[in-house]
This record gives sequence, C-alpha cells and structure tokens, in this order.
Amino acid sequence: MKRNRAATLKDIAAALGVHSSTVSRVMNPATRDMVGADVAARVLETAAALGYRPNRMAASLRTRRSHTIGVVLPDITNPVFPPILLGIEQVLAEAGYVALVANAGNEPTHQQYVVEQMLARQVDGLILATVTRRDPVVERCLEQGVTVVTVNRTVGTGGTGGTGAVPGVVSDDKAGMELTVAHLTGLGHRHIAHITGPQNVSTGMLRKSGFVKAMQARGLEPVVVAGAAYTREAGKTACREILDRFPGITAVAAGNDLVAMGCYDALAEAGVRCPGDMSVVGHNDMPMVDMFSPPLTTIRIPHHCMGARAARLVLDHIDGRHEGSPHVVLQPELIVRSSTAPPRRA
Amino acid sequence: MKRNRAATLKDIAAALGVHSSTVSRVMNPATRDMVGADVAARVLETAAALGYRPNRMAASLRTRRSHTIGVVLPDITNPVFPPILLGIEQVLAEAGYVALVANAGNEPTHQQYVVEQMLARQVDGLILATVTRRDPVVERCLEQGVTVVTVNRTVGTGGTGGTGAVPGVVSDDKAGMELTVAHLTGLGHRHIAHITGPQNVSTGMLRKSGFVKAMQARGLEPVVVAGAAYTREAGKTACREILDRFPGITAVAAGNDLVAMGCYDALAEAGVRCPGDMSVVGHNDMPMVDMFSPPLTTIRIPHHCMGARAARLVLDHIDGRHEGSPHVVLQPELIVRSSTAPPRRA
DNA sequence: GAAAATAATGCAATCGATTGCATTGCCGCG
DNA sequence: CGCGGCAATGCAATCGATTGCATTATTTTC
Repeated sequence: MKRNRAATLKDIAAALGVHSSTVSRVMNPATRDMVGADVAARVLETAAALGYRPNRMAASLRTRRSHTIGVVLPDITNPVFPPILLGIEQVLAEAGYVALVANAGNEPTHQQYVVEQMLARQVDGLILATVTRRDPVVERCLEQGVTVVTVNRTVGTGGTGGTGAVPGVVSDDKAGMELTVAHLTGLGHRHIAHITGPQNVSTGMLRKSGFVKAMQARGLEPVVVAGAAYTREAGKTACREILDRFPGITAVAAGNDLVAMGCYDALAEAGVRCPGDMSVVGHNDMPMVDMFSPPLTTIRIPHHCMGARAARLVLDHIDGRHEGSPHVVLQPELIVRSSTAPPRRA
Repeated sequence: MKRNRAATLKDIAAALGVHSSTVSRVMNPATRDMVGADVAARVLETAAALGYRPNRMAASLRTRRSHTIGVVLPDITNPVFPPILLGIEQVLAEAGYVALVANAGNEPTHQQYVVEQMLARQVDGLILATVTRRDPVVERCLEQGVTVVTVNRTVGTGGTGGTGAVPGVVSDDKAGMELTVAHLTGLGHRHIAHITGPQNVSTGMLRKSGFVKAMQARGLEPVVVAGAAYTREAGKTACREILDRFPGITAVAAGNDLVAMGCYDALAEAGVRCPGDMSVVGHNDMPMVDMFSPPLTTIRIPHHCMGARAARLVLDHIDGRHEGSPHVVLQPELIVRSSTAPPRRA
C-alpha cells in the first residue's frame, strides 16, 4: 500500500530536510553544480527511491516551454506520411521533445480547430503537412507569432523554393518531373500526358509546371489533364479521360503514386496493357509499389529525411538559431521498375 | 503593434472590472449559469475581442487532467497502424482529447523511456500497440495505477480473450485462422503450412494455435514454420524453408500480409507460381494488397474500428465508467482475391 | 584578524486556471 | 420591519516546478 499521489519536489525536499528549490536545482543538470556534491547525491538517491518523475506540465507553465511540437497531417492513412512522421519523431526525441499528432483532413475550418487545440496545449511550434498555396491557417499562425514549418508542401506560388515567408522542407517537384520526362523521352515516347494533382497545393502546381517546362524544352506538346485529388479514384477518372480524348498518348506521368494506381485500374478496365500499350510513372515511391503489377516506375522522395529536416528547422527556430536558409529543397530520384517501356511503334 | 503575451483570464477580468474567477466560470459551460446573464455576455464578448485562448496546461495542473492520451506504436510505417491511429484520434477528438503519438520500436527499454516521457507530460491514459504477452512496460504502468488499454495485441497467454487484467481491443486471431483454413480446404488443399509471427506477442501465438486447431479439427497434419518477425524478409526466409523441407505443401497461411509479401518474393525466386503451384493467404488486409500480383487473399481486420473502440475504452475508464467487458474482440472477415486457387492435382 | 569574496541554500513570487468558502446584496414572507 | 434564503460574485489557496534575490556559512586575501 504505497502513496497514490506521485512524488513531487516537495516530497523529496521534506524527506531530506532541504528546500524544494535545492531539489529543483539538482534535478536540472544545468544547475546541478550550484548545490553541494553531497547534498546532490542524497537528493538523487531519494528521488530514485521515491520514484520521482518530474511534472513537466508544471515546469512548462512556469517556463513557457512545453517541449511539445504539433504535427498536422491531412491523412495519416496516406503512405507518404508515416515515414515523414518517423523522421520528425526521431529528431524531436533526441532533443527531448514529443509530437502531438493530428489528422486534420483538408477542410480549413477543421484544420484551424485542430491547430487551436494544439496552441491551447502550448505547443512550442507546428509542423504542417496540410498547407495549400494560400493557407488561412498559416496566416493566422503568422499573425500570432507561432513558430511554423511546412513539410512536403510549401506556401506561396513562387519558384521551386516558395516565398520564403514560411520555412519549409520540400522535394524539388519540378526536378522530379524533369526526371520523369527525361526517362520517358529517353525510351522514345513523344506523346506524354500528365495527370495533375490539386492546383491549390504547391506539389500539384509545381509538378504540372515542371512537366510543361520539361516537355517544351524538348519541343514536345504537353498534354495536361486535371486530376480532382491525389486519390486512386481521381486517377482512374482522369486516365479514362486520356484514353477517350487523347488516343495518341503512349505514356502517363501521374501526379503521385495513388493517381498512378488509379491509372492501373482504368487501363485494366479498358484492356490497355501496361507497359506494353501505355507506360505509367508515379511520384513519391510509396512503400510496396514494387509489388504492384507491374512494379511501378516512380520518383523517390526522401520522406524520412524530409521529416527530420523539418523537425530540425522548428527546433532551430525555437532556440533562436535562424541559421542558414529557412528553406530546404531535397533532390528526388528516379526509380525505374517495370511500368515503363518503349512505345509500341517508335 | 499588439500585446505579444497571449490574453489570460486576468486580462479579461481586468478589462471588465470583475474577478478572474467569474471569468473562469463563464468560460466553463458547466458553471456558466452561476454568473449573471449580462455579465456572462460581456465576458464572452471581450474574450473574443482579446482573442482569448485558454491555457490548458494551467488548467491541467490544477485539475490533474491533461485531456491527452499517449499512443505507443511499434512502427507507424507498418500500414496496419495508420488506420488504428485514425480511429483513435477521431474518438478522442470528439471528446476534446488529443493524442501524443510515439514510435517506440520493439525494445522494451526504449518503450519504457517513451512511456516515461508521456507520463511526465501527465497523459490521462495510454493506448499501447506494442505489448508482448508478458510485458514489462504494462506491468510498470499497472503498478503505478496508470490507465492503459492495449490495441491489436493483448497481454497474457489465455484464450482468445486474454487474461482480462488489462483491457484491450483485438481481432479474433483464432477465428481468422479458422477462416483461412476453411477457405483453403474448401478449395481442396490438404497440405497447408503456416508461417508464424513472433510467439511472444498474442497475435503470433493465437494465430498459430488457431491454425493448428483448425487443421486438427479436419484431421489434417498442421505444418508450422517459425517466422522470425512480422517482416517481408522473415517471410521470404520462412517460405524458402517450406519449399526446401516440405515439398508436398500446396498452400501457405502467412502470419500477416508482410510475411505474405515475403512469400511472393521467395516463390518468384524459386520459380514457383502463385496461385498455380502455391496458394498464399495473408492476414490484416493492409491497404494496396489488392494491387499485388496476384492480388492477395487475406483476412480483413477492422483496424479503424479497433482504434475507435480502444479510445472509447480509455475514455470510459478515465471517466470511471467501467461499463461492460473490458475486453473487446472484433470479428475478422475473409477477403478472397487471386492468390488462392485449387491445388494443381486435387 | 578583519574585510571582502564566494559558495551553498533558503525564501517567496510566479506561471494561468480552478474551486471551496466567504461576502454582499436583494427578495420574499410572515 | 426583520430575517431566512438565494443569487451573484469576490477571495485566496492550490496544482508543481522555476528562479531572482536574500541570507548564511565558508573561504580567501591583505
């Protein structure tokens, strides 16, 4: 029958006949040497004996530092996010921080609600994977001086790098499309279509403009079909449209892997063979796309690294280290598998 | 140039010439009617004007309720966990709670560390997806009277239901194997092997014993091969072993879908065709297994529901509602796709 | 040997919200 | 008219840890 209240600084202090402030100093390694070595030793000892665990909430209230970072995702079920989250957590953990994670969907009002909840819990910063090019949530955070970093996507229309107003870590989406087009034209394709992602998010816009630019640089006509969303369903619909309206097309550059999956669905339905009759390239290199039939050729993005860098960015910002560029652009890589082949008649 | 400190109860109180306790009562809907309607209205009004956001940390310190639940996962990168997390979050959000999520791997010392971090942040309860049948982390939590619920796995060896000492939400693993064996024998298979998961976790043990029981009930010889882990690599190794040591086997019941993926690898390598020469059944129905070649026949587990029920269980426990059984066993479902077929010569 | 510097520790306010209890004012009822 | 009772609000302690300042005890220095 033990005490059921957890031990506090005061309990330890009382047990040793010292003041709680002394115990506090011992507990913090940075101030430990302010107190005598013998006392410190005894404090540590009884702290262990009592199973003392500091109440970080109380500390946070006083210091205004919660050592907690809010991570806002649109949908953890999308396989690109788990590796990002993993990277974030590893870096945070090393620094003694933890992540408050929430799925906020795509609705700004709900996203705002989620962010409010996090702010009410005094998070020291936010990592947003939900941002649109012009994002009301980000704007509110900026107004209030909240530290915020974007990941995977960026705010602003700008070039590859974004506006710079909000730090962020992204893949070089334009470069990714250049790789895609280079690969496809290298195989002999000349009639290539791109199924876009949503144009209100940076990835959707940059991949599209990257595609157009890469095609034009080769003197080819870019065919662009709008995808309604980054989903399998949207990919299927868009691919059907290509099959109907652009019979000459021999290759599809999908906005991402989910969209590519939808292409597979549409092609199978229409009896068009991949890669025999139609090549498909994805974007993201989600786990398991190598198991598909055929294994998907796609653009690999360093997701884990992306999360890690984003976490480092927030932590740096919190500690006042505004070192280097606030914007990190990672280079993607082409992974050639079996969904691409030379066009039937070159 | 506004104030940079966030508005507090006192600020509102000062602005209206009332006491902060009055403001506090207005802010809490439950105590709102203790104060005059006119005053309440004015308080609400200036709170909005000042952009007041309650500091939940301060409230938590006083009330000893953080409205935060710790969720401990072995690896968010495993596709079974995101839907569970989604289910958890939805239920928590409805109740005004948020989730503190951490990947803790499989090492008990690191898991313990992660749990300590969460406890230090005063989580109101824990949902553990990491538990082994005899779990040191759970035992420590129990000692300290921490509310804990397991999900996906359960502690204890017991029957399907587990020991009952720790509430948990699981799929009926034995029933899942019964479905698998019934399906396979229904196709005409008589020589079936099972690649187990780790035997120190409940799913590994229950699926194995479920398999053995289902086979014996049909008078068939159960062939069991130990898988080193729930990974693609372990599945590949174990499947090779089956090919080598048990040439008569015509079907494999894999411990989970990742293991089934490994089987695909081993079969492809050995030039054994699936489902022609060898049928494969998975377990979990991870997203995208329908894209595999061939699409995987597997056991579907209601992951989302599992997470939701687990969250409800913690919340009930926190609110002192120990209603109903602390153990929830969900029924799995067989999803027949194309990795299973009658054996070559029945 | 006395003054000054230094080390070790105690004191008390503070962070922001909550809540049991005390106080004030008003109303109704006999 | 006076008192019980109720409604509305103020008061102050509290949650647990942190930290600037004050107070001792100890050492150094001249």
